[in-house]
Amino acid sequence: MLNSLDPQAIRKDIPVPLHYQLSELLNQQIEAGRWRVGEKIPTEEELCALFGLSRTTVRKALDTLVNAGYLTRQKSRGTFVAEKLVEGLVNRAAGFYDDMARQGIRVVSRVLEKRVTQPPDKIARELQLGPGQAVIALDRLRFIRDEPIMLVSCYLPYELCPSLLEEDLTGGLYQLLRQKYGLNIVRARRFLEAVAANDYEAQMLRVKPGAPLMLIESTSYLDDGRPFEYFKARHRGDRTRFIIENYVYGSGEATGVLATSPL
Amino acid sequence: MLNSLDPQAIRKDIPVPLHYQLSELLNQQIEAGRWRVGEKIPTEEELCALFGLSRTTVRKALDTLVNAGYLTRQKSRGTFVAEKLVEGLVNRAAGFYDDMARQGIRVVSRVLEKRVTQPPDKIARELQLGPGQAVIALDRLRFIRDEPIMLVSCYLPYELCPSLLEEDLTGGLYQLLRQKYGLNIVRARRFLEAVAANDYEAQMLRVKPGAPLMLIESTSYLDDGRPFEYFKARHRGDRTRFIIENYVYGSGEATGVLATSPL
DNA sequence: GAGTGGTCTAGACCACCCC
DNA sequence: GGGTGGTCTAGACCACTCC
Repeated sequence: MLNSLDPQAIRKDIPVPLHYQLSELLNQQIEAGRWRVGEKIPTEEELCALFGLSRTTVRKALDTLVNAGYLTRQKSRGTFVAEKLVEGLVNRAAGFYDDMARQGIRVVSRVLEKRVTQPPDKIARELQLGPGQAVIALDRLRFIRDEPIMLVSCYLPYELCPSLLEEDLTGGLYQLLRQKYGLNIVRARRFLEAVAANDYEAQMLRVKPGAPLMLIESTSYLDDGRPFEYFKARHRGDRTRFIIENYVYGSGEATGVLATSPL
Repeated sequence: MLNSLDPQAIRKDIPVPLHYQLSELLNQQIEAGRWRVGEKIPTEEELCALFGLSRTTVRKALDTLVNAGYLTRQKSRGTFVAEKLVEGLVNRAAGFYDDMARQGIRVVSRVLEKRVTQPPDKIARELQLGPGQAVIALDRLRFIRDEPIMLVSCYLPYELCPSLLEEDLTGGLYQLLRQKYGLNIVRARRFLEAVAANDYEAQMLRVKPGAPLMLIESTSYLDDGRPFEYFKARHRGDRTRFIIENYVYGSGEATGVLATSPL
């Protein structure tokens, strides 16, 4: 394990892209602390020689890690382990539950209502549903340390997960969808807005009417481009904040991530 | 202009990377509506032949546009123009002014206060300043259509832009910094929180005390990793919302962007 | 002047989609 | 079976950093 940049680790006899194997391997080594933050990793040439790969392949593996924020490149100097981003911030598009779980925080959900129904027009449009196509509607109140934190109404096309309502919905929805239905959410568009709590929201979240809430409206998409989930969540303003990292790399592309952090 | 995928457009005699020239060219054509959303663009091979480039170079150009969200690739089928992201959402890490300008909205700033001063401890830590290193402090109230929208206090290391306070600060700060000082912000970490307006904020933003505001705390970094700007902004909750796109691509990387949208 | 990442070429084989 | 993107190789030249 001490020196596990083992040439054998890259297997050319399995149908897994070499560049992917290499980036996974390097990623593990970085996470395991093989190099300190700011430390130089082997040069591209060294990696080529070590693993018997062409430079193109090695560069593709490094590209992946650079884009993901694990490494930075400095022309003529080398490739270095990047400063750690905010904990649990890389690899996003996850749900609230996963976000909190990564920070060691347990979220419990109380299901307020669940039903199969005809969607309101707005929801049907967001989910690109035709007339007659039903949705699963799910209202939940979510708690951290027995304190209500967030109120969320979500809608999913009935066809895609018809038996969802029979599942245990007190945990994370995204995990469930991935594991039981093989549905992978790969893209989400979210709107964030500061609003005042109305009477119902105030009562459920145990704040005063008019207290600031973070309203999040979100539509998520599957890997084939189909919209899959629409939700509207209200977070207590005094209990959550959101973190965004933006960075520009290469020739003008911008990337960033959104994570949730409890206060 | 009708058929301006002109081979001449890629110039091999100038010191600009070919893949970059090609991605810029294609980007322009996409923006100009040369292909409809969902339409197939020429194959990689065709682009190679048309511009006299190797496939590696063509692919690098396409990679850029795929990562930026302009194109999607479908194995064995082709490369297609992606569904438009929210207007002006690609290419982020810009300032509020640029964000609005891209949407055709003019932002005017009133400078409330500007001075060179010793930073409070928190700011000094964020900007990684040693004792004795001064900052420029700048308080602005920003307007859209003569309505106050946002109140912002920002801090910059004095050393990096000593004559900034003599400039016209009623426009966009990021533009100014880029153009006059060659300072390029490439990374930012931002915290978003819903808070209630205090009396001062309420008065300046012309809302009632207690009204919901979006509080944004941000630290920006230059391309060499140095922290460069810290700000704390309060946006009227009833006048702004924030858009985030997250997406996962390739082997698990996640990217996203944050943009501002007026209500 | 050696080291290193940035760029580029020419050519190859594969898996998968669609006809 | 042809078209197309995904992967990979081997080799090259450059600009820049650091000694």
